[in-house]
Parts: sequence; structure tokens; C-alpha cells
Amino acid sequence: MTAAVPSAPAPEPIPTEVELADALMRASKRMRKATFHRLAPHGLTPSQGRALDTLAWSCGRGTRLNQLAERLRIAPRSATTVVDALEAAGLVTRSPDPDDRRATLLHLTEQGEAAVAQIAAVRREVAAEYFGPVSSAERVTLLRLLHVAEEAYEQAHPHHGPHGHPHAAPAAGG
Amino acid sequence: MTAAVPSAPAPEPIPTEVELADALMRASKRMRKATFHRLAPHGLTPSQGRALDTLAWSCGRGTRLNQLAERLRIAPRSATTVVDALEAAGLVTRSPDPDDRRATLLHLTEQGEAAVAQIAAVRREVAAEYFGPVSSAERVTLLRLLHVAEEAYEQAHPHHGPHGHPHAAPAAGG
DNA sequence: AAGGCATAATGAGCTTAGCTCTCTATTTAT
DNA sequence: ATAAATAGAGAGCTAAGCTCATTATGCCTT
Repeated sequence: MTAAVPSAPAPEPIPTEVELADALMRASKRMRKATFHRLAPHGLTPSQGRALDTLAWSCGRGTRLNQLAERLRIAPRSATTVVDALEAAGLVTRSPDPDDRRATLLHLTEQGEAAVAQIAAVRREVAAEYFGPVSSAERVTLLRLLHVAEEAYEQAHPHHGPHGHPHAAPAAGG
Repeated sequence: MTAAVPSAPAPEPIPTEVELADALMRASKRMRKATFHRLAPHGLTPSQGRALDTLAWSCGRGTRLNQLAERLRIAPRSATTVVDALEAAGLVTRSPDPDDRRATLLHLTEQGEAAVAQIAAVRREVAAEYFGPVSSAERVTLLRLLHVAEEAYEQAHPHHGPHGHPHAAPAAGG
């Protein structure tokens, strides 16, 4: 299926990896920007939105700041900052974890849950503007491809924590 | 959710637009990060790398800062900052445009051209780690899908300049 | 039980990458 | 000639992330 396909009317020139990367990053940047602008009227940043969203799908017992950071793939310290803003806005509360007094549990407030709904709407809106005209079959393909790429990347990199260690942990064979 | 599909061997659950957006943004962020770390030893940031790269493919007569900004899809002022760094690093030079004394023309220095080669290598490296295992056919598909999405977005938005005007230009029908 | 290391969160401070608003030269159009 | 537009840059801001150091706990070993 690769090589030249004589019957094909459009001999697609087989994009390089870099072209794919560029297209992907361009798309991403635009979506980020769009999200930013649409979230702004709600007094939220995309980062806060993501955090809120993450908190929403496991708020039964509360989420550790720790876990939040891990899920957002950011450093714990960065999560602290995000949560600070969210708390200041009255969207989440911090409470001490009874099981581990070092930890704080994060909970959505009622306002927070309301915000989550709004954020979800915005994200759906933006995503729909991008992927609306992509058919169901294509969506499946696209997501699969993205997953393939992601896994490839993760295999190429032995998982270098959220801190961004580029080439750490040389010894200590696991 | 979604109805059961008894006949399908792999009942792919048809990803939502938001899932696609998330996957895409996650991938993008990681590539950006990887690029950042790999460019750092060269004393460059991804942003500078992109600028350098852009300058490379039209340095015959020099590029206006103006145009650079447009191609990078950033505000002219932002381009100024990037170019400042590049100039300080001795990778580009600013020279007055003889045709328009307001404008400055940017040129790559020899060092700059050398850097471009290195940057290209890094970008290829990172992109390859992501898209290496994606077959040629899939690449074509992926890029096409990305283009579809991008065009959809551009149609949804009447092109709101590099300044990020979210909902500007109401009148003045084209 | 006490000491020492690991872990959770945070304080302080930095970087990247973008933005706006304002200002000065200049060009262009009236 | 003067008014408006344009190119670039100065000043200053935001968002989102990072590291390093610090504090309070928890846990494990002696």
C-alpha cells in the first residue's frame, strides 16, 4: 500500500514525520488558544479547566494534589499553583487527608461542579469545531494513530517522571 | 454508553471530539517538551528553532520581521523578542530594508545556517520517535485528517489575525 | 523509642512564549 | 502638507510550566 499507487488520482506525497509533528502542534496550539479565549469569560484558564475536569471524575473521596499533578502530567508544585487559583475562586476546597496528614484532599465545591459543566461545554465546542467534519470512522483512525504515536514515544522514553528529566536514571537497573 | 455492536470484532467506541482533542494536545505537549530538552544543549528554545527554520526557507532576499511573525502565527512584537535572542546568539542579522526604511530584513548568518541544520535534525529525531511506527499510508491519513480539522476550524473562524481577536470584525462584509 | 530517609505540599524564584498598549519612524494616500 | 496606516520596538503583563529548598509527616530500621 505504500509505494506508488497507479490507480490513485491523488498521489499523496507521503508526509514526513516532521510535517505530521508540525501539523499536530499547529492544531494543538490553535485549540489551546481557542480554549483560552472561551474559558476567559468564565474566569478560568485552560490549565485550571483541565484540573477542574480531572477533579470531577474522582471526587468521591477527594483527590490528592499529588494525584492531580500526576494525572495532569505536571510537577506537584505546578498543581499547587493551579489549585491555589481554583481555591481562591471558590471552585475547590482543600481539606486535610485523615489518612495522611501530609496530604491535602481536593474537593469540588458546588460552584466547582457547575464550572465543570461549563468547561465541558466549552471543550466540546472547541473540539467540535475542529473535529466536527471528521467522520466516525476517521475519528477512530485518528485516535488510534495518536495512541500508536504516543505509545511509541513512551517506549522510546523509559518514562521520565513529571519533572521532565530528559536523560536521567542511567544506572539502577530495574 | 453507545449501543453494543455484536458483529464487530473490535467495537471501537467512536471517540468524542474532546477525546481527540485531548490526545492531540497531549501528544503536542510532549513533543514540545522533548524538543525543548533536546534543543536546550544547543542554546536554543523551540520558538527560536521555529523562527530559524522559517527564516531558512526564504532567506534569498531576507525576511521581514513582519512576515516572520505572520508565518509563525505570532504577534509582530513576539517575533521581535525571538529575533532579539537569535541576533544576540549571532544566528541572524538585522539589516535595513532598502525598499522600506521602516522595515528590517532578517538574514541567517553562517552560524545560523549551521544551527538550522542541527534544529532540523532534532525535529526529525523527535518527530520520528513519535511517528516512526506510523506507516506511510497512515501518515497520509493522519495528515489529511489534521488538514481537514484545520480547515474546518478556519472556516468556523473568519481568520482572526495573529493578535488573537476572538470575535472581532463583525461588519465589513467581504 | 530515636534517627534517618522518603513523601506531600508549599515558598521563592526562574523560564518560555505569548499578549497588549504605547511610541517613533516612515510610507502612502488625500 | 497633512492624516492615516504600517514596521518595528519599549514597557510591562499573563499563563504554564520548572527547579531548589523548606516544613511537616509518615515509615522503616536499628
